[in-house]
Amino acid sequence: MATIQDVAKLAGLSRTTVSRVINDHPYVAEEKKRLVTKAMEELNYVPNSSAQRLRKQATETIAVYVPRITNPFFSQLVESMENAAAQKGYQLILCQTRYKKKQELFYLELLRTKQVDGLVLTSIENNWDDIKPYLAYGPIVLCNEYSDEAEVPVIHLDQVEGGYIGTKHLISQGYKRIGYCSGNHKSSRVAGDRRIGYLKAMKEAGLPVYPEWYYDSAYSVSDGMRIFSIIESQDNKPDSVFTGSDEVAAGIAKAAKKAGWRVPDDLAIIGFDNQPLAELMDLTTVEQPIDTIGRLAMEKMIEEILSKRPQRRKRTELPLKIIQRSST
Amino acid sequence: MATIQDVAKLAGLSRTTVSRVINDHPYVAEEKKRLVTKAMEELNYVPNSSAQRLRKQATETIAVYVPRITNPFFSQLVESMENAAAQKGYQLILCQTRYKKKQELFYLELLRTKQVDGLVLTSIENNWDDIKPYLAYGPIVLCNEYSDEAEVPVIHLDQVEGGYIGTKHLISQGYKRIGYCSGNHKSSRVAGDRRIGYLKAMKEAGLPVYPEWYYDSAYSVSDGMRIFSIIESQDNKPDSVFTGSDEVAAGIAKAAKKAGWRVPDDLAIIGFDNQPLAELMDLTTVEQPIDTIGRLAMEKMIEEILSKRPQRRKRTELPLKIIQRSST
DNA sequence: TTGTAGGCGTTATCAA
DNA sequence: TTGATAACGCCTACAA
Repeated sequence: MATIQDVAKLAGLSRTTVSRVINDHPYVAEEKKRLVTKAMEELNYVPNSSAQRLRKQATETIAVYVPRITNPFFSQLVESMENAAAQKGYQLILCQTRYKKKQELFYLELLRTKQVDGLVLTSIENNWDDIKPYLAYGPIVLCNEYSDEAEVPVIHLDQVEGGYIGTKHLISQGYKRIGYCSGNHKSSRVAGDRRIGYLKAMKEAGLPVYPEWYYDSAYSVSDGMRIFSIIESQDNKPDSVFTGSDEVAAGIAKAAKKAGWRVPDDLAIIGFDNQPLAELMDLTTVEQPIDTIGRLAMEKMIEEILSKRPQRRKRTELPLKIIQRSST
Repeated sequence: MATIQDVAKLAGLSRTTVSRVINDHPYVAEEKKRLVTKAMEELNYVPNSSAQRLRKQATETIAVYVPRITNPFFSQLVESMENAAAQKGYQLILCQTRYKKKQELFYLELLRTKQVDGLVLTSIENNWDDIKPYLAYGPIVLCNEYSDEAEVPVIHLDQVEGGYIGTKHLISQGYKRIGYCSGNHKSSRVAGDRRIGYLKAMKEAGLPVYPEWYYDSAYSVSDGMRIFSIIESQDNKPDSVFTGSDEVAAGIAKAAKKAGWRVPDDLAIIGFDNQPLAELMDLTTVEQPIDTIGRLAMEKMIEEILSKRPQRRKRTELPLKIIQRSST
């Protein structure tokens, strides 16, 4: 492996001059620049990035936290972040927290050991108090999930509004017995706010909210199928359900059809996200501008890294909208 | 930020001894070890990984190449690889090639600049001749996609068999006019072998293969919908189609039902992968053990990194099986 | 416009 | 069992 020294020797110049050429510094004579470039090519030289990192105290690498990459919401988020990062010459380290506090803490060490310049969290497992100390080692940006205590930039969606317009939509279609599914992450603002929006819409319309119409642990298609079987067995059945995700909605729709129910006549269903799945299953859903928040979060992250100032709280909240299909 | 020097000073010992403790070397007196550990805790010390990388010439990081992470096949592959890597203390850098040669070449530089210890490729955009030179900088393992020229370990699925059993299944159900969808990557062995399996089954059964029943550029749900509209407009229509993926199959099924066709009576459809989607849409499909190949590939990668020997060709081929549902 | 030299934080070699 | 010292490869004052 050729080093900067080898290049310098071959070009008949000093390491300094070679370094200047590599880093595009001013005050290098055109002729020497050519000499260096030629030597670099001849030796098939590339700067060793471990050495650069050590010297510059920067890695040009960002860690992205997701619960699981197979969740389509998060894979889309990661795709848009990777695009934005690559464009600015940054790499992404993928960290799957698997919904576990311990796994999240494990990955936080990446920042402390200087393996990455910053962290983008799309979900939060631990209390903010346990994450906060890591701010001493580099910037953190929240994307999607949020927290009131966190004094960092947050790019997220207006989940109160999401819950509200989704529920309102059902109400406007004449449904009155509206059930609610939730992922039930105790500390999740996303889930909490969405529920606030739902309750607000229900209250405004003077509709009742029964505890038996609250279905929790709803994440996946199979959770949706399980929830349908609960609904099927209930005496006091809802006539429609607000779900937290297209997967859950799809699972309910699938199980309902299988049981001979008509959607939306016997049960209306509204999803969340507008995944390809929603179109396939003809689900009305609440669309989230996933690519946009991913890109904005990554751009913000890089801005934070470059402007070495201490971080400040800054909320960017994006709107949501209903996509109507045949499930409502 | 505390350095090893600070720890040494506080413990009243040399850097060497501290380093020995960090790296669990023998010949450190228990008492000094305690002293060092205490000093490390007091200073909240962690070794700087950039310095370790430079010194050890290793990064404990692996780059994983996928075309796009939003493709569920690849996100599942990445999930299983990340699990396997994390278990052995390795990180993953996510590289989306976006089906582009140039992007793939761009990311190959990660290996040359020593940002990663090795590469796992799940798809191949460039000719092997253009990738081969990078073997000089570290190990490469192929997972899913393969190539005959590549003298590296390959973990893949028996795609000939996949095409064969999928087609055979249709034949056994009485279909005779069997269409074929393909992603049409010229150089892809996955696509090529699968087609070989299809042709083999057709030939054995003495069934005709018409060029107009070959549908290319089939990757996504919307490609499937496009393909259905082609089928609909054809005079000589197939009675069934073998698709390269559940997404394409789902798209065809969706468009067919919308147009009032019955599946499988008017058109039978077989998918590939056994994604959650396949269950939702009731698609018969060819199941691939994605998690297994992901894990095996990552374990092989780490083995290659540790055993600094030159790489050798080694094929690991896993079987596939039919999952029957109502689309055939 | 170019070069000298020191240091980023570790670890490995050698000597004690 | 411990320590001094020299790399690893690069960048950047500072001096010329």
